[in-house]
Amino acid sequence: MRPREFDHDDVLRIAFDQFWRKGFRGTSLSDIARDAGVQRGSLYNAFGSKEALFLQAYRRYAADYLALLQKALGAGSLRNRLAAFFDLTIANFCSGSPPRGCPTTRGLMELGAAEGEGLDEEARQTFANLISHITTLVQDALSAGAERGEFKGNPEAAALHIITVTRGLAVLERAFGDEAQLRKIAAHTVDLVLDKANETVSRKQAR
Amino acid sequence: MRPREFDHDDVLRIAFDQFWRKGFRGTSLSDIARDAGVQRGSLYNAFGSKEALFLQAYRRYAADYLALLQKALGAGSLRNRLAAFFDLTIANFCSGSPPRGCPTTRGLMELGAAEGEGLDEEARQTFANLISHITTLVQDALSAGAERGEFKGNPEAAALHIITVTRGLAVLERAFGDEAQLRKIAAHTVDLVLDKANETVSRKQAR
DNA sequence: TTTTGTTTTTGACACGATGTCGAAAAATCA
DNA sequence: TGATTTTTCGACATCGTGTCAAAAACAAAA
Repeated sequence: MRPREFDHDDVLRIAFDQFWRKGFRGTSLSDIARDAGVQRGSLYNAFGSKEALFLQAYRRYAADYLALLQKALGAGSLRNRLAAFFDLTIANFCSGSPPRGCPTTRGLMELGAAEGEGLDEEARQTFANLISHITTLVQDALSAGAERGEFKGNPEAAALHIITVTRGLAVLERAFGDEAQLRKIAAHTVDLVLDKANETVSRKQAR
Repeated sequence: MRPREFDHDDVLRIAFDQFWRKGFRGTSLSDIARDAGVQRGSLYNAFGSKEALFLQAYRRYAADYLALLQKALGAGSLRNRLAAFFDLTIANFCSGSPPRGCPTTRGLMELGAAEGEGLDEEARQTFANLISHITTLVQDALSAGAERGEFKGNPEAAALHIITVTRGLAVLERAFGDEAQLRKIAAHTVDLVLDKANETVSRKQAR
């Protein structure tokens, strides 16, 4: 057995950084190999394919990100939990310079319609999986809030709505790159879901 | 002057059909050339570059789509207008087999972080432009509805919210491919915005 | 210590895509 | 009919992915 000359986790980190900034198709294995100081062939030997490397790197990210969200959604009033959730989400999209956007959303849009082109069905499930997990976290927070009387709607529908908004924010980030606008939309969403939209609007219209 | 042997508009239609189904990066000029019965070089001669061809084709789509939305948002009660708007949006995302998704959202996610890779700044503005136009249409409908007492919130904030949801629907379509779920989210959004969420929830919980 | 064996590394190859360029072909105008 | 202009065609350079076989490096057995 000849030992590997590079660190598996280092390469995953370096690879995901590139994938995040430039997307799956926009990142070449040559780029990653150069950055990691490894030969291209070694990457194929260690990971099998560009897609397999991406999935390993992405799953790492997904697990870490999910843990952060869980923490944000686990303390304080429901309103504060949702605010923290959106804060983290937007900070994630706008991190880096230039902002890197949302890897999940980008990945979903890079799915290939045909065979061989772009990411495939396994990737789709991996992305969908993270979204489902996040939805569950949000729904749990809403259910807990409902029991404490902080929320009187349908947790399932509201959670889906909130997730949809976060996905929309990921898209608007690419379109306008205006973090302040994203925060406004998020705040408005929290208001809507917690049924305080009207008071908020009145305050805004009063000034 | 020798006249062109192919129809400019035909090629645009054929090209956009491929771009829509397979994305910008997933579509090769060879594909388009084969489908259109034209040589690859002729496409470069007529359009300049793959990106220029995409932009021409996309702008056609955007103009047509915007006209449809305008029509949907221009008749009936505010609730019906918004419902028609979401119907059209979702039908657009789910059209084709397999569903083609949202070309705007996909395009935004295919923007290149670096130079030369993927779509560039001009494309970003083109996408952002369509989104802005649609936002204006929705906002106008909400303002009109507000005057007629069908809506009592802030039209600007509500329009932005609705647009964000449509972008989110485009992403969820890719993740889950469940048109019925998209319709549910859309209906819930209309309820939220028109401030009927609670009654609706009560009805749902009653059954 | 030497040998054997296994895995990694390395470089070359095949293939396909983009984009450019020059030569050939074709159609219109004079 | 002939000249000119534009299109078309095919070849080329470059870059990306993915595969393969040979070389290299280490571990363990003899």
